[in-house]
Amino acid sequence: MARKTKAEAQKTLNELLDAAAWLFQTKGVNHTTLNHIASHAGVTRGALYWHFANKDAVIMALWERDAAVPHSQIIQMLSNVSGNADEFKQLIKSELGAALNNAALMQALRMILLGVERLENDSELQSFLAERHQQMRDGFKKAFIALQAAGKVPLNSRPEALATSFWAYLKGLMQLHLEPYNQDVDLLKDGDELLNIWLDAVISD
Amino acid sequence: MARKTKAEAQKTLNELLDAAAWLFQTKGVNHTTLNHIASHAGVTRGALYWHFANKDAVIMALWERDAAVPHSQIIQMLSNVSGNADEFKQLIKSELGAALNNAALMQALRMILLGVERLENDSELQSFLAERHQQMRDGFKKAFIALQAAGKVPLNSRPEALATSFWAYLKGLMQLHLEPYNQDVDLLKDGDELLNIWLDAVISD
DNA sequence: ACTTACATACATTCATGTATGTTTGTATTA
DNA sequence: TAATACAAACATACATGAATGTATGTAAGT
Repeated sequence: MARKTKAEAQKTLNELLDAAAWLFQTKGVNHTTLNHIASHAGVTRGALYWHFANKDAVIMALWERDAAVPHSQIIQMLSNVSGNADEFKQLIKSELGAALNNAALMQALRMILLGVERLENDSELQSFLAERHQQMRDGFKKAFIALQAAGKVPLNSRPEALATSFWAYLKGLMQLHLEPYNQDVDLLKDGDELLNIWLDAVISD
Repeated sequence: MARKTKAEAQKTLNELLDAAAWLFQTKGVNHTTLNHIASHAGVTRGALYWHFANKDAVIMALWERDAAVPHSQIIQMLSNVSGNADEFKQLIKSELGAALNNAALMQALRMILLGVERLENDSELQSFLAERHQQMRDGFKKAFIALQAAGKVPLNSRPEALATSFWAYLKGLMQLHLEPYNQDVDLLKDGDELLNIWLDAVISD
């Protein structure tokens, strides 16, 4: 094939990522082959291997393109949480709403939350994902420390436990929302109500 | 190979299931091949194909052997929940503790909760798992209806939402517990504390 | 001219499914 | 009760189809 201009090359790279996101979403990550991705993007595996080393690299590139910025923003906002309970609740709900309406971000989250079944125990992707998970839990921990300091959490649980609890809750909700079965769990419709169950119960006004 | 007696055949069937459970746990479901399972059980794929039609059949057989009874028992107990809040909380905590100490059951749950990444949209396993999920959420729904009728749930949420909420919470906790990263989430140590966060916050005494 | 941005081709490995062979338990029958 | 037929419980072999990685070709951009 003839060489393309830099802008065109960047375009096929994005089309490869788009195709990967689409296929990961519809067929699942480990049922999607590099050939699927390439041909769905209108190129061959040669193009894919030019831009990425392997499937893990595609996954990480997808995260960087679609999820890294929102992720950092959430971490940032969590570390700035004051003792204002309503402010925190609103933050969580608006961030979830924003995520649900960001198709690219949702695809990246889907990958992380239920896409990658199990990784070789020493893979780079493994530690890549673990790091992002840890950042999230640390962000929530900071937020709950602030809320507890302001006396907004009646339960006398450790902030680590609260962070684990809420993170588990969020992940569980996202999974139920994303899973192929139970079409009756829809965070777009019931997200606020479901978040309120945890937030209103644990955090006092 | 020479034919074995019926008891011996049953033994190799169980050894195949044991091997499958072990490998699913350590290597993940879709990274374990039928050859892995067979050779880890000391037989060949011929034996496996004699006892099971394919990998999905192995998974379902594992569920039937190790998880079906506990699962039904939990469903049964949930449908008998009275309006006694403490009784319900104790039930949940003791059932989780029992599950955590039942290695075979945990392996089966691991399969269901985070083992099977994505299934062909029309597979028998797909609907098999969906059915069990639904049964669980229905069980919780019944329990929350009883608790709400007894005035033990201050929040005015629909019982369906409460069931979804708690089921999401449980699934999230199990996942954090089972996932390879975050070794700092240990339900054996902190399970009661984490369950209490949701239970004590949502359900009044 | 040299490298980029791919396509094409090739080699290899792996996983599945199926077909077939083999031996022996087990029920049947005389 | 012993001979026999049948089928159970596998092992072995084969055919096939991915999927991956790599090596090489090639035309155009710079």
